Amino acid sequence: MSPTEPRSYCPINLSLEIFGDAWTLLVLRDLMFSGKRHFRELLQSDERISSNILADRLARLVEHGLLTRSGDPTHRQKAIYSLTEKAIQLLPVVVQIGAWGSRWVPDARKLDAAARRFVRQLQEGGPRLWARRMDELRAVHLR
Amino acid sequence: MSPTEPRSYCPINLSLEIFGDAWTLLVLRDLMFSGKRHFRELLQSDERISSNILADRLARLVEHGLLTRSGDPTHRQKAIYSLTEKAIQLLPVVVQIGAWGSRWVPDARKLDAAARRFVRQLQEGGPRLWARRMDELRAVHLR
DNA sequence: CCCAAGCGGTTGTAAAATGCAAGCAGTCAC
DNA sequence: GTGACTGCTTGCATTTTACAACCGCTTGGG
Repeated sequence: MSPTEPRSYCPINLSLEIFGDAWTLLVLRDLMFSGKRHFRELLQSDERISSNILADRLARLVEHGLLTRSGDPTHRQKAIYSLTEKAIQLLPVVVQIGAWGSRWVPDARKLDAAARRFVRQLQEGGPRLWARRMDELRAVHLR
Repeated sequence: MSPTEPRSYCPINLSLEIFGDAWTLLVLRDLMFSGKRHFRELLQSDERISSNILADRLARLVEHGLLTRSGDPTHRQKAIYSLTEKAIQLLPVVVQIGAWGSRWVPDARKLDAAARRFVRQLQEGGPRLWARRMDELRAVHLR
């Protein structure tokens, strides 16, 4: 609610105060790569986030200007969450966190084949592919 | 202690289960950029981490293979923490998290001039400079 | 018009993580 | 031997998380 004093003004710390927790980046991941836009869609992640945490994280992300919340014309009480440019700029970070995990965390080998292909493509594509995806997100989420 | 089942096998999630919290990446930041190697040095961060949390994070990082802990020849009970290759490979992620914060979090303007110069150099240097820093870290921390 | 299904959340409560301050045994230089 | 320094540990209050149930409103189908 009230803007609280940051622990320090180090840019790394300032970033982590926004998304340095277990759930926030997973929510952004789903918005970026799974085309999810609604509360109940986001609730269906593999990691089984609980609804109160999701509600809290969405509110924080809106508060920090990474998401906007708007109404769905087709359903009066349906909310649509949209990424802002500020959030879209985090895509390379999210991708590289995934790349690191895929390379260095042994459990990543247990990922199913389809997901693995997806991850590999995203990395072989490199920054140019990320930029393309960012443009796609802009087209869908901004304006 | 006992390896617990991950919430999912998504590489992003696997990464976040290692460093997806408020403190872990700050500890790595200090090891990577401030030349800190000892417990009490790491305790002196701007963010005022408390000693029990620091002890816990160091233990986890060792457990996950991002750090090794060894004795200091000059002082029998002095511990030296060293980055592993697995951790050094996280440097680009750490740098880019800082770059994002520096660009998108308004409070980053309050950073002092010296630190700001450091941040700007690190970004203008780009991947080549990061690679150089990674090599320096390898020289100091490995073998 | 009614009702089941879908919508974005809230609420209550227990368990876990965090933050804070103090303390502790071993080591070292003098 | 003593005073400063080492890497932690302990106890306790506060905060955050996790889990499950529930809620009022909206919508489409019959």
